[in-house]
Amino acid sequence: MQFYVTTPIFYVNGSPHIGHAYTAIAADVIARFHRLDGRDVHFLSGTDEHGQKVEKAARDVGLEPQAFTDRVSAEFRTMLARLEVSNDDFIRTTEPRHKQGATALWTQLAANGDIYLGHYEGWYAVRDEDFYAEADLTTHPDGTRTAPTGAPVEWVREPNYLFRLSAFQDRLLAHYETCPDFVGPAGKRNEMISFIRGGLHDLSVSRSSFRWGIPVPGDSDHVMYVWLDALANYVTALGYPDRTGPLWRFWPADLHLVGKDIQRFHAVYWPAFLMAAGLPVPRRIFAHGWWTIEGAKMSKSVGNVVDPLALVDTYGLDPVRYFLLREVPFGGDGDFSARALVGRMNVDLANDLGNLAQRSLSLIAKNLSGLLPEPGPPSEEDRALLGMAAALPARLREHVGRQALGDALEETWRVIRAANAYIDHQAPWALRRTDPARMAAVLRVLADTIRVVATVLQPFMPGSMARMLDQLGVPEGERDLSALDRPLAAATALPPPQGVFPRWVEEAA
RNA sequence: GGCGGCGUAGCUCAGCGGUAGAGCAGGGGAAUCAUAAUCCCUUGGUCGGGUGUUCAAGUCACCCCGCCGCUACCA
Repeated sequence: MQFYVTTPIFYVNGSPHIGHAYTAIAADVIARFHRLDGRDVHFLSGTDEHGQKVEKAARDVGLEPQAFTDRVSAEFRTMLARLEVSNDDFIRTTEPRHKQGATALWTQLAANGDIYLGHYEGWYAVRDEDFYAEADLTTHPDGTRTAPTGAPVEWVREPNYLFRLSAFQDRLLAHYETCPDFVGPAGKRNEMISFIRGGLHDLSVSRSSFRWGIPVPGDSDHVMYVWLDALANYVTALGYPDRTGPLWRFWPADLHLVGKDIQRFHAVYWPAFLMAAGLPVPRRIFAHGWWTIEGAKMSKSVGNVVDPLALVDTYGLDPVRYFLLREVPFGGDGDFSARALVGRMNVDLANDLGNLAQRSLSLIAKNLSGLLPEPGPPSEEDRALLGMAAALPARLREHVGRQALGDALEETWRVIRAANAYIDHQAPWALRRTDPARMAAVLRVLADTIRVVATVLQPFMPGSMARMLDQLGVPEGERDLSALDRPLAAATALPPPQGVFPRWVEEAA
């Protein structure tokens, strides 16, 4: 069964920051989890490279737009690689395949009568690539006006192609009604519904004031409005308009993961475009929140933008991946602080999980010559712990299915804490003298429990969990969820245990 | 202005009609296999304020206060 998940395509007017990393890592965890669960996954990321802002940004640094976007797009690909994001494809909106697909989409909408020539005028902010109502503007003493975002605006009147968005109001509402899970989290869904109920105006989908975009078919004075261009990536990457290609089976997408700032484009405009084109709409659009940095809003002018690669260099990739998904319920806003990250690293990763594996494995190494013991006759406590572990894959499937990634981790840590309680109560180090057979049985229960935990955590921390599974002697091909039904072979020789998550100790000042 | 959300232990939050919960932080104890990690016990809240419904209200209704989101806009 197939599963198609996307990140937004990243806008190339600036370098990647922690917010981009967050979306990408979350999508990666979801993609990896579904692969682990045996599904046929397609995971798409990419860059959004057209528009006036990019044109300007390129000019500012003395580059042609294409050369400029080549450079910034590469930065994003580097980021994904360094974060071990497992996207299957990376689409750039400047690629021929995308331009052809987007052009075909336009042609289809126009042929259906959903695009018409009109004109648009209003206060336009180049920086935001958006129009604003007079009342939203702030007028300054010198007579200039700025948008609520702070961007300067200018009065623009230009002939424009418009998309007949107003005609889709009822169909959109009906869709929201029929598919309660279309938008998440639930609060965002309500916002979208009330926005649609408030009345939809036809949407300007072309610009003639700049050139850096995909030409409108049949009218090269215009380029496509950046959102029609950008949103199309989700289908052009699957080969649209060719619906017989090998990738088309992935449409409709199962999940578009987006930041809350671009929710509306995905939850209103995009489905309307698709309905107009006669294509099925995505199954779910989920908006995650934003990060503040040490309590402050992240901004270039404040200079507190966090570079994800610098973080990874300092703390290591998996602690960063873990922290971002564990610290805050997915969908809400969160605060990033070095202190909180170190707390998670030391308490959750080093103390709870890392030390559990280390103490269990070194008991096997020292007392059983490093050979994985046979399962013994299970006691009531054995059954309780193994039962918790066995239930984990199904629980995580449920959480990940709702994008509740923090809950998935919390659920897993319940088992880890139970395993730490178990090892203390069983005290295998004492059984070594009094009842070696029972000691072996206890260590086997621990090995099996850690195996489940490490298996289900692979999507979150692929590198660390691979090492943990190596130490448990789990063969490479036996690491997906279905493999958990097959017991590990007894007497497997385990490599000498090595700490997977070192404690972070602050350097003395 | 309209719609919606939130306000529960020092911190982050769960609970959404039936004797106040988790994690972290704090205190005490146990253990010593382990990355001085772990385990057990424990301090701590008049559940923003008020009124009402109910045998019973963080839990429902209404009002107020304070935050936040979406959205609209006036002489």
